[in-house]
Amino acid sequence: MKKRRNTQKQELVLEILANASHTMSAETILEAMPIKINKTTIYRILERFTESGKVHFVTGDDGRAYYALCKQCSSEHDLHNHIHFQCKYCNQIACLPYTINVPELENYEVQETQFLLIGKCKECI
Amino acid sequence: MKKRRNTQKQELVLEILANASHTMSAETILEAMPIKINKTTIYRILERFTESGKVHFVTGDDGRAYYALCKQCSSEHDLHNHIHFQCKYCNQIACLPYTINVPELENYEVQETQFLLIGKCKECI
DNA sequence: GTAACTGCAAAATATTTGCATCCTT
DNA sequence: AAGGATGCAAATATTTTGCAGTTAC
Repeated sequence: MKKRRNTQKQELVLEILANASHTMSAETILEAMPIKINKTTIYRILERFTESGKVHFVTGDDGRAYYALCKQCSSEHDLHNHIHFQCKYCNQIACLPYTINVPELENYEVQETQFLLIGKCKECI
Repeated sequence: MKKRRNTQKQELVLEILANASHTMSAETILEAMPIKINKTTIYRILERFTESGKVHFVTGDDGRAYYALCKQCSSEHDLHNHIHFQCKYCNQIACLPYTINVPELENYEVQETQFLLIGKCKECI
């Protein structure tokens, strides 16, 4: 495993995700950045964090990746098996405190999960 | 609602999906087509079928849309709340005969679901 | 000093849109 | 004949890659 270094930009990404009430796309994180940063860098930071398990992401039905800090995930590298909710109207995706029990499957070895509910959130109802 | 017309190309898309053992991307459907067809047309056919509920799709963690005929879905326009499994190695996505009970949520109105397990399938283990 | 991190430009990929033409009803 | 379906080209949008320059350790 590669030896990671601490940088301000990485810390800022973590901080932004920590304060977020919803999952964030790379674009949104960029906009929330207090300092100048390249979008490619954000993608690479997120890639590293996802790999190490600090962060997880869901793919919205729009095909975009939405990232969240794994606060509610019990441990790093776990299944991230909680539900996400995507509102079709405000397009926000939230992590919900509901965990799905993954069924035992003979023919499949589950490594990650993405549970997404799609509909209308309370702000948009 | 628009009055739909019957065309050979639409029928072929349905037929291909009906015979598929896994979900298919627009690209894969194109490759399976016995006749010449434009990719845009495939996207538009899939869009119409998704809208009418004949077909559903899951978004893989690669951000691509994978389509399937709603054979196992109880009715058109239902939640499509069964599990899908994406193999990271052969990149196939299958519909599994397991349904997830969607929890009652006060603040959200669920219209669709996308349940995706990611890992390794039996062929790749 | 070395390898990790970042920035910039360009490439790759998937999907959408506009518009003209074709074809089902 | 009317309007839905299709094809082609171009536009959008997101994410990835290559490479050079910078910085943490």
